Amino acid sequence: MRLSQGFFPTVKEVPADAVIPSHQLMIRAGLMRQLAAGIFSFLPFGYNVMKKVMQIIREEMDAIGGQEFHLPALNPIELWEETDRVKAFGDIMFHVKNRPMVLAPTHEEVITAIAKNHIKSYNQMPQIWYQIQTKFRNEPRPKSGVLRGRQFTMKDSYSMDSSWEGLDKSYDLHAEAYKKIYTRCGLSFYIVGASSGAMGGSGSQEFMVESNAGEDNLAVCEESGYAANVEIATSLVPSAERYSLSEPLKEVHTPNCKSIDEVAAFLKLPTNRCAKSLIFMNGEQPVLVLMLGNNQLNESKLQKVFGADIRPAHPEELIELTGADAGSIGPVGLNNKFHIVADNRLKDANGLVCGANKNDFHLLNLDMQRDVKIEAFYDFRTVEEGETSPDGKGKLRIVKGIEVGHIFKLGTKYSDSMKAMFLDEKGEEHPIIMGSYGIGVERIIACHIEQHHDENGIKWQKALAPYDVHLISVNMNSPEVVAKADELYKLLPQQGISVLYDDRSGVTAGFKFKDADLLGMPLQIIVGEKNLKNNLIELKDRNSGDRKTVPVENAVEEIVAFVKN
RNA sequence: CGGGGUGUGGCUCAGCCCGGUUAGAGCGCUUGGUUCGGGACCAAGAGGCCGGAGGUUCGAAUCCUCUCACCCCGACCA
Repeated sequence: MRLSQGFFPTVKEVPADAVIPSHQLMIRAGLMRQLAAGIFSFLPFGYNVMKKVMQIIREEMDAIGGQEFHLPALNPIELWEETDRVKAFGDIMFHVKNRPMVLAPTHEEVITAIAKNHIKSYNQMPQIWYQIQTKFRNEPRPKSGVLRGRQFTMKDSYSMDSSWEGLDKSYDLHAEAYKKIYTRCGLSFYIVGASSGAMGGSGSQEFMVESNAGEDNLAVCEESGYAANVEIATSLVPSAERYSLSEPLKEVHTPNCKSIDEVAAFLKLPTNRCAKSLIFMNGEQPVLVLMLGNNQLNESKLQKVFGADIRPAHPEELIELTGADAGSIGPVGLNNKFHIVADNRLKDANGLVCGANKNDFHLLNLDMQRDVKIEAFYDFRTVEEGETSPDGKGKLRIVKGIEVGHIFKLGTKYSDSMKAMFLDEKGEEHPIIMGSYGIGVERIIACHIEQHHDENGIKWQKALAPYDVHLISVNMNSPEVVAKADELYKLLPQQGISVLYDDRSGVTAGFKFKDADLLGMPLQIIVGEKNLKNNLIELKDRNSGDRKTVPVENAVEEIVAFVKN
C-alpha cells in the first residue's frame, strides 16, 4: 500500500481522552477512532491487525477440531428467559425497544439451542463450536480505550461432551490452543486460577497479561510459577499462636479505639493478637466473620461459602444486632443469633482481643476453643505482597493484569435449563456436558501494544504487524531514489512480503521517519540519496533500533531473510 | 449509581475567577515559492452561531439554573 494513496490518519498530539499507552497509540497510529463511549470504528490499519489476530485464533481453533459458526447478535428475549439470564445480566444486556429482542452479550443460549435440536446421541460428541463476532454489553463505565467497551469482538467457543472426562479433555485442548494463540500474538501472559463467578461450573482459568492498565489483581510467584487471581489466591502464613495458659476473659475500657491498629496500640499488643469481627447479612441471617488482625477479608472467598447475595450489614443493623458499633463488636455471646465463622489463621488460638459488644470496650484473652462456638474455619484472607507462595517455593508478587481469555468448565448449567439432552450407550438420557472459552480480540491488540511500544510509537511483532516492512523513499525529488524504491515496492511482494510504502512527496524525511516509528512495522527500509550514491540501502529494525546498510543488490535477500527469520 | 474533571476551528490548548472592541495561539488544511536524513521555512488564505436550552444584564465564551456528552476514581464486571 502506498501511503500517498491510503488512509493513514496519524496524529502527533496525544489525544486528550486517552490515558493508557495502547489507547493513545491506537488513536495516534490510526488504528481506530472513537464513535461514542466504549464504541470504536476500526480503520483499515487497525482492522488489518484485527484480521491477523483472528486468523491466528482460527488456525489454532481449527487445529483442535473447532468448527466456526456465524451466529446472530439479535436474539429473541425468550431464549434468555429460558436460562434466567435476562435477570442475571440485568442492565448489562442491551434491549431492543421495538421488538422483544436483546443484543447478545455472549452466546451460550444460541449454541445450546442448536445443540438441543441436533445433538441427540453420545455418538455425535465431542464437538467444539466457535465464533468470532461482535458482542454487546452495556458496561456501566467503559474505559481504557478498547479494554472495556460496549461493543467488542470476541472469539468464544463451546465444547459439548458426553462425559466429564470428555469435558476435561476439551478443556485441556483449549488451554493448549490458548497458550499457542497468545504466544504467537507475541504476548507474555500468566495462566491463573480464577473464580468462576456467576457462570457456575467446576473449574476456570484466566489468561492474564501483566499491565498497570489491568483491572484484576494477580498473585504471582516467579520462582515456582504459581499464579492466581487474588480472588482465590492463597499463601503460606502461620496461624495465630496458642499459648499454653488460657487466662479468663477480661473486659477493658478502650476509649475511641475503632480500628485494629488503634486497639493494638492502646493495649500495647501486636495486631495479630486481635480478632476482627465483621458482620454480614445473608438474607435475613446475620453472619459474623472473624479475621486475624488487619487481614483483609476476601469477598470472593466469602461468596463462595455463602453465595453471591451476602452483603455487609448496615450500621443500624450492627447496633441492633450486637449492641455496639463497628469497632467494638465481638463474637462472645452472639452464638444464638449469628452464624459465626472464622479465618483459618484463628483456629485454636487464644489470648486474643475482640470487641465486647459494648462501645469502647474490648475483651482480653479470647479463646477460640473456650469462649465461642465457631461453625467452621475457612480461608477468607486476601493474600499480600511478599507472602510465601502456597507451594512454599518463593515469594508472591501482586501485579495488575488484563484478562485476555477465560476458559470455563460449564458442566450442565445451560443444557439442564434448556433441556439439551442426549442418549448414552445404555439409552439413558443426560444433559450435554459443556465448556465455554472466550478470547477478547481487541484486548489482544491493546495488550500487544502495551507490551511492545516506546515513546515514539508501536513496535509490532512480526505476527501481528499490519505490513511486513515499511519502505521509505526519503526524497521524492530524486529520480534515482524513487526508481529504486519503486522497484523494491514491486519486487518484495513477489517474495511474499507485504509493503507499506511511504512515497509521499512534499513531506520531509523527518516526518516520514517519525510516522514510520509511530506506525511501528518491524523493519524499515530506507532509500535515501547519500546511501544510494554508494549503492547502499539502509535497514532499521524497529524493535531493537539497530540499523545497517546493505548493498543494493543484496537488499531483497536481506529483507526476505529478516521477515522470514 | 456515588465522587471529581473537561466541553472554545480537524487536533492540542489559552481566554472564564474579575462580563465590555472584530474570540486567540501552535499544529493540521488550501495556494505559491524555497527546502528535502528525524514531525522544515516564507508569504497569502479557508475554517468557530465558544456542547445544548433557558435565565440575569444595556451587553455573556465569561455569571446563574437545567440538560447532554466525554474522561478519571469508586461501585459493578458473564
